[in-house]
Amino acid sequence: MTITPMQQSLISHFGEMGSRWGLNRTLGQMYAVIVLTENPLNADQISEALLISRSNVSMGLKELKSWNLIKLQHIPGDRKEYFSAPKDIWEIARTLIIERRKRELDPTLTSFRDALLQEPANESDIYTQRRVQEMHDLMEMVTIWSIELQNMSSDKVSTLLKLGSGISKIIDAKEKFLKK
Amino acid sequence: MTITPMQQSLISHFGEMGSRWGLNRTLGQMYAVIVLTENPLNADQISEALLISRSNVSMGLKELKSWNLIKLQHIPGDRKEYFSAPKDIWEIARTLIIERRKRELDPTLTSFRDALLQEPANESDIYTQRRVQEMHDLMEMVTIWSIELQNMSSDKVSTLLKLGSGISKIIDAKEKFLKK
DNA sequence: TACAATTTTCAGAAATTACTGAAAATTCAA
DNA sequence: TTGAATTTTCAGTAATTTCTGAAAATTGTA
Repeated sequence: MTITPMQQSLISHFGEMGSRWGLNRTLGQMYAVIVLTENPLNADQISEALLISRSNVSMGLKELKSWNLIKLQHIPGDRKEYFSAPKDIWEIARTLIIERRKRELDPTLTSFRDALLQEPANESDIYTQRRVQEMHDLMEMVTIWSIELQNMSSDKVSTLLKLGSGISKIIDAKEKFLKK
Repeated sequence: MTITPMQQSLISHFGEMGSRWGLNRTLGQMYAVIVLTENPLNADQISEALLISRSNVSMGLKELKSWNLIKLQHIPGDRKEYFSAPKDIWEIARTLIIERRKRELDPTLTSFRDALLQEPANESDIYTQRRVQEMHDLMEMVTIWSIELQNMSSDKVSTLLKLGSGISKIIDAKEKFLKK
């Protein structure tokens, strides 16, 4: 388990970004090393590669499991547990979207719905509810999209993304179509 | 500057979510109070509403400014600075997307490009570069999308979002069209 | 220009989060 | 079933982040 300079710099970057992606530094680094290495790794190898304690790796793996970002596998003749990331990068992206939706959007939607069900106490609450309603509607649409994405094949997501700026034209076309 | 129970619970929720959205607890709370209140607020009012120090508010406002999430305005006859959030919720969402792209995607793309320009040191680096290339391509597409979004009117974004599950059908149509 | 009002900065304190080593729990081969 | 290998847990510690009060800087009015 040797880490090349190229890998090291990518791992560091994932570490720095980790906290921005809802994980944390170590989790980011751990995932980097797993994603960038071809063969599955065991906890000791990760611990050694990142110079962090075995127990920290254990906690990190637990977290990565809860995100569905890693796959557990066994190597014949070895009692250790080995972990790897999906080989399909789209699958990883999809998982990230799903998990982030669960953690960030879903609870917020619930909180918005709660607020909308309450009786406004004064003028100020009425304004607040108006704002909440708008945010709610937007987030609900994003949620629907994300569920849509969740059920799309990698191919389809890829096609969609490749549309790029083409999407504008499609919307224009759709708008025209609707107005007819 | 009184906070109703409804507002209080929304502020708390924004606080908890704040750290997940790349801000932090206080920043989330501050933005909640600004977004949910109709009239612009000054730093003292925010400090009082959230029971945090004046200096903390000053730091928070600085951060929110750097995110382009708030607008500064002056009230005639008052020397204090007043802040408000855009009234158009889509504008807020768009700003968030732009800023997060700048902070999360752009540096990562740079780091990926760096890695791809390097000479692989061994077999392992070759695999790493293959993975990096895939992640790079995906992220680049997401970036293009996000720039696209950035230049779309609120109306258009709204239409796009409302497409919801309709998007699948459009892709199918496009696929068929391309295969002819 | 002087000065009061207001905002910003920043060093240290407080709070939170992450990490470790040791011990407990689990797993699995014999 | 036993016990060695492995993984997990967790209390205490370390590191990081956030927050505060006091002081400095800035702003705008007279």
